[in-house]
This record gives sequence, structure tokens and C-alpha cells, in this order.
Amino acid sequence: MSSENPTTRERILKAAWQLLEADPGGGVRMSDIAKAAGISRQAVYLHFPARADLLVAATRYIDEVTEADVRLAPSRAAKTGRERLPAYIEAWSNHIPEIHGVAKALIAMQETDEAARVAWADRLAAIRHGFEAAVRALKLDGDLTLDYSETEAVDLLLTLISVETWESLTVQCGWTQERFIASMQALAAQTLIVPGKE
Amino acid sequence: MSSENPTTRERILKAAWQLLEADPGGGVRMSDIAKAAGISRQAVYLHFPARADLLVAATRYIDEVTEADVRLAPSRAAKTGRERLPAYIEAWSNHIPEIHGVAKALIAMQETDEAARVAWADRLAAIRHGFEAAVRALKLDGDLTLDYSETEAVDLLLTLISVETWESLTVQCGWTQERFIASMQALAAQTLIVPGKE
DNA sequence: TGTAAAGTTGACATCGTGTCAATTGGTTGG
DNA sequence: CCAACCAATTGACACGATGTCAACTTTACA
Repeated sequence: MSSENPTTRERILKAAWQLLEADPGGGVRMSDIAKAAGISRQAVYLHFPARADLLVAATRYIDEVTEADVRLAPSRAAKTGRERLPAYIEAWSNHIPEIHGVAKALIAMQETDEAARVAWADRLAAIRHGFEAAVRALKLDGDLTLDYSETEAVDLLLTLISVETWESLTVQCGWTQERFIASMQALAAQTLIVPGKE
Repeated sequence: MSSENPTTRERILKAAWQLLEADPGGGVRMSDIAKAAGISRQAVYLHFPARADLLVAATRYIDEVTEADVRLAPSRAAKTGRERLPAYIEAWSNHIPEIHGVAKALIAMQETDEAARVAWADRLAAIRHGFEAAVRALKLDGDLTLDYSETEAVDLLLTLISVETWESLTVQCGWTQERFIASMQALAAQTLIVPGKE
């Protein structure tokens, strides 16, 4: 569909990414993005019908650029649930800072914009699948605690290892990324994995 | 400063509370609140300089009406950290659904409104104090795990048992309030309390 | 009776999103 | 070469929400 040097569309997406990364949340306006992309405000609407669509496209763009699918792969390689869970937690946790700015803007838009709500729900569903696979593996190994059903275990993981939690602990509280990952891995293991041997 | 039957100011606060409870987030406008309070939109500004101030006042109003301070007291009565932590988690967790709507609106405003940011930070600081006291008690008893510093333990509690987490698990995932509380208590205990006897 | 407080109405400024119409400049193809 | 097309520009405007202002009314109360 395209292959100029940097397409205008790509310049817009990149500009949106950079601006939102620098100032996550609602502070970034369409005119800011346009200016950063070197075009007029109205021209942005030639490529994206609305702000929500731009944000959604930006998350997809980031996924491509950062090869999110490749990064999530290692966890799929793990055979046991005990290996798979921490692997997926690490992979997803390392993706969070990349999408943080855009995700936050999308989350903020959810309240008022239906399209944004659906888009973010879609992304959450994708992450959920990863956790589901890990939990299912645990279950098959007989390593899933009896304290939580499979669904509840996934609910908990999706909630605990989230953009919101990540922002609170790293951005607000100043934890390092490594501390965050280690803490979440330990939390998940202690809570969901049956004490068992080895 | 006043004692009519229901003061107009109170009617506004109550209306804001009810509307935000029914539809948490950004969907509630000043005109909606005015209508629900039975006055004109402009009259609201006779009582609150701006939307942010109204929301802040609403949280204080809810605190009073629900006697939040009294409800948080039981945890202060507990002598040991092992008792105090779950008591405080329960008390705070049971306060969350009451402030949920208003809190969400305030959180949403944070991004753009400085006053809202400060106001919400203040409330978080108050909750943090509760967790700090519990963690300090654990530490004194020698029951705090070595895996986390006191500060980190508090960071974690404040992040895990938050309005955001509560909304995700109960509103989004459908957990009951009891399940939420029990799960958070178990999570906190397993993560922060040294295995110890009894 | 007269004044002050509280509220009403209508108009208006501001800001951000989104739309539209008219115009320009460059590229490609018949 | 000229026409058609495409991306983009400029300027204007509608809309919805917040917040402001001025002028008028109502009620209380002293």
C-alpha cells in the first residue's frame, strides 16, 4: 500500500507516539501532533477520521515497530506453566513502557468515546489470551492453586500486571523496571502456583 | 456556616455523587449536576469555582456522610501488624465503592487539571498513611518479609489495593466485594508477611 | 421599606474536535 | 503537453463543554 521514505501517515503516527511518550495522557492535541509531523492540523484528518482512530493506529504501529509479536513468542516456547507464566509476565511488562503514553491516552478516551473503548478492550483481550495460555498450562501441570478458578487467575493477572499498575509503581513510586518485573513474577507465583517441589 | 434543611451546596454535592455513582467517569457534565440539584447551571458556580473543586468537595462530603474516619478506625485498634494489615485492607476496600464514581472523575481530570491532580494526590497520601502504619507494625513485630523495604511494601499495597484495581476486578471481571477483599488480603499476606508460626 | 443573599436568564469567551469548500503544487498518463 | 489526480494548505465554521458576566427577580429579615 505504500513505500515512500517515511510516509506522511507514518510521520503522524511516529509524532503521536513521541509526544504521548513524553507527556502521557490527555495533554496532547491533534494540532500538536500535526505540528510535530510537519503538516497542518486538518491534514491529519485526511489519514485518520478521528483522534481515537489515530490512537488505535498508533498502538498497532508501535506493535509493528517493536515487533511485539516476536517479543511475546519466547513465552510460547516454554513447555511448563511454571516457566511460561514468568516468561509472559516479563515480555508483557517490557512492552508496557513502549505503549504507555498511547495506552494512557486511549484509556482516558474510553470514558467518552465508544470507539476508543472497544479498541482498548480488544488490546486487553489480546493480553488476556497470553495469560490464559499460561494459566491453562499451569492447570494441566497440576500446578495451579485451588484458591482461584482459571478465570479468576487470569482476571487477577490481567489486573495486577497492567498499564495502570506499571505506571503507579515505576512512574509514581520510582521502581526500576527490573524490580517491577521481579515483584510481579514473585507475586503471581506465590499467589497462583501450588507450593510443590522444585 | 449553615443549617437549612438540605443546603443547596449539599444538594449539589449529593447530586454529583449520585450521578457519578450511576455513571462513573467523564460523562457527567456540570449541567447534569445542576439539573439533578434543581438549580441552574450557572448557580453551581456560586458554590464551587470550578468542576475540580466540586469533585474535591464531593469526596470530602462522601467521607463525612459515610463516616470514613470511623470506618478506618478498627484497623487502628489492632495491636499486631498481622491483624492490622487485613483490617485496613478491608476498611479501605469497603470505602472504595462509595467513592468510586467521584474518584474516577477526579482521576480523569488529573491529566489536564492541576488542582485535580493535587487533590487526588492528597487523598492517596491519606490512604498511604494507613498502609504505612500497618507495615510499620509488621516491621516492629518482625513479621515483614525481607523481600521488600518498608517503602516498597507500602508502594505495593497502595498500588494493588486501589480504585483502579477494584474497578477492574469487580466492575469489569464481576468479582464480588467479598472475593475482592479476601483475595487482596491473601495477596498482601503472602507477599509481605514472613511465613512465621501461628 | 430597603438591603443583601441566592438564584435565574441570556449572552458571550475559550478551547478542542471535526467538517467543508476553495485553492495550490507536483506526479503521472494519455 | 495537458489533463487528471492526489496530498496538502488555508480559512471558515459548527458543536459541546467550561467558565464568566451583567441584569433582573425573589425571599428573607431588620
